Amino acid sequence: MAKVFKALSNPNRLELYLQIVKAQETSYETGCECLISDIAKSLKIGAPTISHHLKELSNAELIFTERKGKFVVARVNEVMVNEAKELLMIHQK
Amino acid sequence: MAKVFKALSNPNRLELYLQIVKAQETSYETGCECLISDIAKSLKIGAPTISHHLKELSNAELIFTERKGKFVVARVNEVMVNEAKELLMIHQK
DNA sequence: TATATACTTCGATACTTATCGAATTGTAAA
DNA sequence: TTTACAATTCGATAAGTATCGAAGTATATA
Repeated sequence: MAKVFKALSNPNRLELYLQIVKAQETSYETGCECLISDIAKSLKIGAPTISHHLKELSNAELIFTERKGKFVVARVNEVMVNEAKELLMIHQK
Repeated sequence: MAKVFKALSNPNRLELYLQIVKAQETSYETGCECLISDIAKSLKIGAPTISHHLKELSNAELIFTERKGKFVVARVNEVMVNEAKELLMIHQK
């Protein structure tokens, strides 16, 4: 589980993850997909680094990626996110 | 917020954090404090490393530490933990 | 005051990682 | 088939980090 937190521990990678979440949420309404290339434009890092970060998120099983023609689409692995959330639960009293 | 996740991204440090949480929870019942030296015994790393990890957790404001005589006691900063949890919320449809 | 215990600081080392530019691969469209 | 775009791989580099042993500090107690 440390691996999941590590995947979120870099500011740019966290931002990337959050944008994927956001894009996925709006896609529920708009029906369009979460394209990495769109997200990449709003981050101030190069394509190779994006690719590297995607692999890290993927590796931590926080997201799944899939090639759709020329593009790559990502979606969040909600099971894993929930596990991380559970770990942060504090069962006091 | 990436800093918080980074603090939890090392296995030993995550374990340390979880033990602090656990010790704090049981202290609600037993009334005793969360002593670092007790926790340290169950981790397979040296005292200098524990000290380093504590500082990281402290630095990320995930915990507060306080010296009680010869010992150090720690308690969780629930506000920060909740903020991290919030960030992991997925507000789907 | 001397000793023991809990913890921290320091310095070193081995390892990991974020990032880039250049080159490469995959895919669609002209 | 050539071109253009999206993405990945590679190699390099600079920076960060986990860990340790040794030495130092703080505190309680004999």
